[in-house]
Amino acid sequence: MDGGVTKRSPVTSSQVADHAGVSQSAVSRAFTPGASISPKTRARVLASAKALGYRPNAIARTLITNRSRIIAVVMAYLENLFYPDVLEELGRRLAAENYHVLLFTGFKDRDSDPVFDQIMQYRVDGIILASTSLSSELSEECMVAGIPVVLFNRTTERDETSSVTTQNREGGKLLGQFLLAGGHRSYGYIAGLENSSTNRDRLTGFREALSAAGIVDLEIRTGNFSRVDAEAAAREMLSLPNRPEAIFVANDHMAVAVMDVARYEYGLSISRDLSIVGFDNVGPARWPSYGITTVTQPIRQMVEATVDILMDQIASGEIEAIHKAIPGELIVRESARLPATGIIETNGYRVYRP
Amino acid sequence: MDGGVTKRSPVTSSQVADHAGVSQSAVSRAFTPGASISPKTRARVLASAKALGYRPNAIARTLITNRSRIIAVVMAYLENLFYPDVLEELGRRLAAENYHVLLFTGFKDRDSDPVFDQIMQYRVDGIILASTSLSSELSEECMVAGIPVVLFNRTTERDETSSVTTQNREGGKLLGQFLLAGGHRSYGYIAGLENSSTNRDRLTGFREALSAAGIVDLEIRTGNFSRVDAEAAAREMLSLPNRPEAIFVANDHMAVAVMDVARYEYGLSISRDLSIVGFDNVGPARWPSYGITTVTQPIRQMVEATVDILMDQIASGEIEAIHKAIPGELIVRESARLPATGIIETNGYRVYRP
DNA sequence: CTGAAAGCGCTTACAG
DNA sequence: CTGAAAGCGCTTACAG
Repeated sequence: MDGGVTKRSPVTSSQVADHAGVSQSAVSRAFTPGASISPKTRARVLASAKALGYRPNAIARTLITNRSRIIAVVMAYLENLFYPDVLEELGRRLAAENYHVLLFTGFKDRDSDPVFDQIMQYRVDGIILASTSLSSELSEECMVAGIPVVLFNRTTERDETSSVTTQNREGGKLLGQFLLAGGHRSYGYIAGLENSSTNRDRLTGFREALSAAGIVDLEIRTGNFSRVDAEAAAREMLSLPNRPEAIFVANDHMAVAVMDVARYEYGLSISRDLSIVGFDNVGPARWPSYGITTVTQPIRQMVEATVDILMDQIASGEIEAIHKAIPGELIVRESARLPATGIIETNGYRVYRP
Repeated sequence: MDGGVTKRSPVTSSQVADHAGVSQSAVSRAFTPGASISPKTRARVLASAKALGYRPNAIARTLITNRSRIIAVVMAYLENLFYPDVLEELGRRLAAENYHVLLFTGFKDRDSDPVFDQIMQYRVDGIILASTSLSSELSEECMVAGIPVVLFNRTTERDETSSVTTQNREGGKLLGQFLLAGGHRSYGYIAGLENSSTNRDRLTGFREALSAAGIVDLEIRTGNFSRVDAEAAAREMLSLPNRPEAIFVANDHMAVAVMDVARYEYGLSISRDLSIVGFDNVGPARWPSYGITTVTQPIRQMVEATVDILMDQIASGEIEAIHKAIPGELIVRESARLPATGIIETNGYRVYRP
C-alpha cells in the first residue's frame, strides 16, 4: 500500500473486447490459429491487445481445452552431466512443439510415486521419467487417464510403459568384446544402481561377451551411479590381492571417479596398469584428462524418440507402450588397452567394430 | 476407439460430492487447509475422494485463487555443473514450500525476453533468472503485475531487479592477492561473457588487487563461459612470447578446459609452470585430476536467499529490489603456487585468509 | 458448520 | 464471420 507500486491484475480478453469494440469470443478467435475470424477483426483485436498488453491466460485455456501444454519431467542424478544435456535437448525440442517443462528433481531411481500426485494435479499432457519410474498401479492410472508416459534411460520389467534407451545389452557386450580383444585376462564390473534396468542390461551384455570367451570370473562392486559410492567400490576392487586388469564401469560419471582413485590413490597408470571403459560418452569422457573409451548414448536421437512418442500419443489419444532402443557406438580413446584389429576412423572419431 | 483403453476423464469435486452426499463446496473445503468444515464431513469427503481417485485440479484452483504455485526458472549453461547443482537445490527448496518449477533453458545470458510471453501466460507466481536477465521494460512489467523476479548469479546495471550473487568483486580481489602472495610476476585473465556482471565484477576485483601491488599489465582473452571458447582463449594466451605465470579463469568450468589445454597441448605442469585459479568450486574443481584453487559460490545459501526473497514478496505482494551478495571463501588446492602465509585449515578445507 | 451461487478467463458449439 | 451463452473445475463471500 504505502509506497509500493499498485498491483495491476492482468488484462483479460473481455477488456480487449471492449477496447476493440468486438465480442469476447472474437478476441479468443483472434488468438486461436485457424479460428473463423475475418482478417479485419483479427487485426483490430491484435491492435487492442497490444495496446493493453494482453496475454492469453494459459491456465484458463487449459481448464476448458483439457490441454495444458505442460510435460512433467522427473529427473535425478543431475550431477551426472548426461542428464543436464538431456534436459537441455528436451527443453529445446519441447519448446519447438510449444510444450513446456514442469521439472521434478530428487527422485533417484526409486519409484517416482511421491511426486505423482503433484504431477497429476497440474493436468500435464505427458510425463517423462528419466532415471526413475513409476509403480505399475500409477502407470496403469496414467494409461486410463490417457496421459502418455515415457521412461527415459530405463525400462520396466513388465513392458507396460513406453521407454527409450540405448541398446544397453549390446553396448555392454561390445565393451566386453573390446576388452577381450585387448588381451586382458581378468575383469571387474563396477555396477550402477543394482536393480535398475540400465545396470542389469549392461552387465548382462558384458557377461555374455565374457562367457562366450570362456570367462566366468567377474569381480563386481556397486557404485550406485554415485561418485562417492563408485570411489569406495574402486578402492575395494583395487585393493584385491589380484585386481582385475580391466574394469567396465557402468557409466562414465562413475568411471571418472574410478580413474581418479586408481591414479591418485593407487598410483596406477590408466591403460598401462589398468584398463577402464565406461558408458554414455558424457563431457568428461571426452576431456583429455580422462579420454574414456565408452559406448555413446545418442542424446539427440533418444530425446527425439521420446518427444515423438509423446506427441503421437497426445495427438491420437491412444496410449500404448512403445519401446525404442537406439544403438550406441563404441568410441575408442585412451583409457583401455587397444585390440589389434577392429578400430576404424569415422568422422573424427575412432570407433570399435569387431 | 478400437482396442485402446477408453480414456476416462479425471474425477471432479462434484462427483466426489455426490458420492459423499455433501455439497461441492464441502469437498473443496475438505481439501483446503484451515477451511471451516467439521471433522466428520471432512472424513466422509476424504473417504469418497479416495474411493474415486479424486485429485484437486490445480489448474482450476489457479484460475480462481490467482496463485499458480509455479515458479518459472530460466537457466542456461547447463553443461557447467554449477547450474545443475543450483537447479537441484532450487527444486528441493521450492518443493518444500509446495511450489513447482517451470523450466526454460537455452537463453544464454542474453536477455530472456523471448520466453517472457510464455512465462506470463502461465501466470507464474515468481521468476528466477539464472545466468540471464530481462530488459528493463519487462522487469518493470513484472513489478507492476506484482510478480517477483530474482536474478541468480547476475545483477543488472540499474539495480531495479532483485539479485542474488556471490561477492564477486571481493572474490576476484582475493584471488589476485593470493596469486600476488605466491610471487607470480605476470598475469592473465580468461574472461567469461564480457558484458555479464559476474565477469565484470570478478575482473574488477582482480584488477584492484593487482594495481594495489603496482601491477597494471594484464593479458586478457575471452572464453564466454564456454568450454570451446575457453580452449581457444587458452591457446592464444599460452602461445604468447612471454605467457603469464598465473591465470585467473573467470569460472571453474572454463578453468578445467584451460588446464587441459595447458597440460595436453602445451605440456605444462600446472602450478610448477603455470598457476591457474578459478571461481565457483564446482564438481571437477574438487576432482584430484584438477584440484583447482577457487572461490566458492555457496549454492545452498544462494538458493535459500533466492527462495526467501520470492516467498516474502509473494506473501506480501510488495515487490522491491533486494540485492544479496554472499561472501565466498578461497579454497586452496594444487592448481596454483602457494603463498608463504595466510593458508589455514578449516573443517577439512584449506582456505586463504590474508 | 453447511449449501447455493457467483465468478475466475477462457473455448466452442449454436444460431444468425 | 460474428455474438450470446454455456461450461471447464474450482474457491469463497453470503446467508442460514
